[in-house]
Amino acid sequence: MTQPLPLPAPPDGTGHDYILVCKAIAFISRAFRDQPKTEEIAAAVGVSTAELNALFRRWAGLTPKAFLQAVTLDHARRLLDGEASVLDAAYDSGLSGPGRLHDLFVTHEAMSPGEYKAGGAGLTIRYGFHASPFGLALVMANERGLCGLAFADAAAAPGAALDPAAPAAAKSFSGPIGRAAALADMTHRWPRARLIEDTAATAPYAERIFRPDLWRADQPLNVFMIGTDFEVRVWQTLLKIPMGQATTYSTIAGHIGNPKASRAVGAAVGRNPVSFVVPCHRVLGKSGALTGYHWGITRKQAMLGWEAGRAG
DNA sequence: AGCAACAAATATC
DNA sequence: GATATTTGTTGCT
Repeated sequence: MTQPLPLPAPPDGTGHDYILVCKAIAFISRAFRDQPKTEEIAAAVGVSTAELNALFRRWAGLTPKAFLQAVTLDHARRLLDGEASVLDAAYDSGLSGPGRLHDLFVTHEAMSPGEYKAGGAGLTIRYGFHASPFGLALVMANERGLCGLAFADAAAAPGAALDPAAPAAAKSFSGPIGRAAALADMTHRWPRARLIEDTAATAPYAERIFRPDLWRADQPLNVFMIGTDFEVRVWQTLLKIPMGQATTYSTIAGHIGNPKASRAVGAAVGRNPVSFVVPCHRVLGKSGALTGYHWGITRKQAMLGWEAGRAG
């Protein structure tokens, strides 16, 4: 019952491939400074270059080379932003993050259906914009905890720079662009809530969310989830996925008792208001493909790479 | 009516 | 043969 969420590790084919891809992603995230050749990546994983290419293409939708570029690009951008403090802190703090802390770190509290229906009436939400490893983040919180996390820039969806022949990556970014749009995207979920810009109040949240070294089970981050019953159940399941690992939509569907509801799970995952903290980026298609992501497929890749690099 | 899915069938190399 | 593309079905908002 309370088993730690069955991850796609089992039968021969898929599980094996999955591990290989994980290894490759971890290797690239770790060694991107050296700009390893595809050959070297393949050697590190233990397969031929042809296999690696096919595998990667099948699982991640792009070639190992393209993934390497994405990781490198992302790193460069963070340094350029002059917001290197978060990144440096993460790298320099030894990345001690024993990978499993994430799920312990986050506790949650759901809204009652009645409160949900009220559209957030009587709720006071404070919000602020903060730099993060994955672009400008919009952080929202109320007295009971963190209640929203979104991204406000399109910078992490550089489909063009990444792979000119893959307009899919750029097109897939359907999310809002810009602060006002991001704020609107989040607030229309709770139309009656009172909003106050209060960067000072949200800064501590931003600080803790993106620094694994601050994740502690004894000082949990409280998350206030606002959604329908079904959505909340899906999000709770997501919180059980350990950092650096991934699951599938259909696995979650089975886990909450409706094996055939995978499509609905996908929709619910996408509606998750606290992206990254509720690890929606750790959900892949059953074939292992990186499917959609509200804030851009590239950002999803960056998150997975970021985590893979410090989970092992 | 519309989805961040899936499986099976079919077309393509 | 192994991969693209299409088609029917699916559960929840």
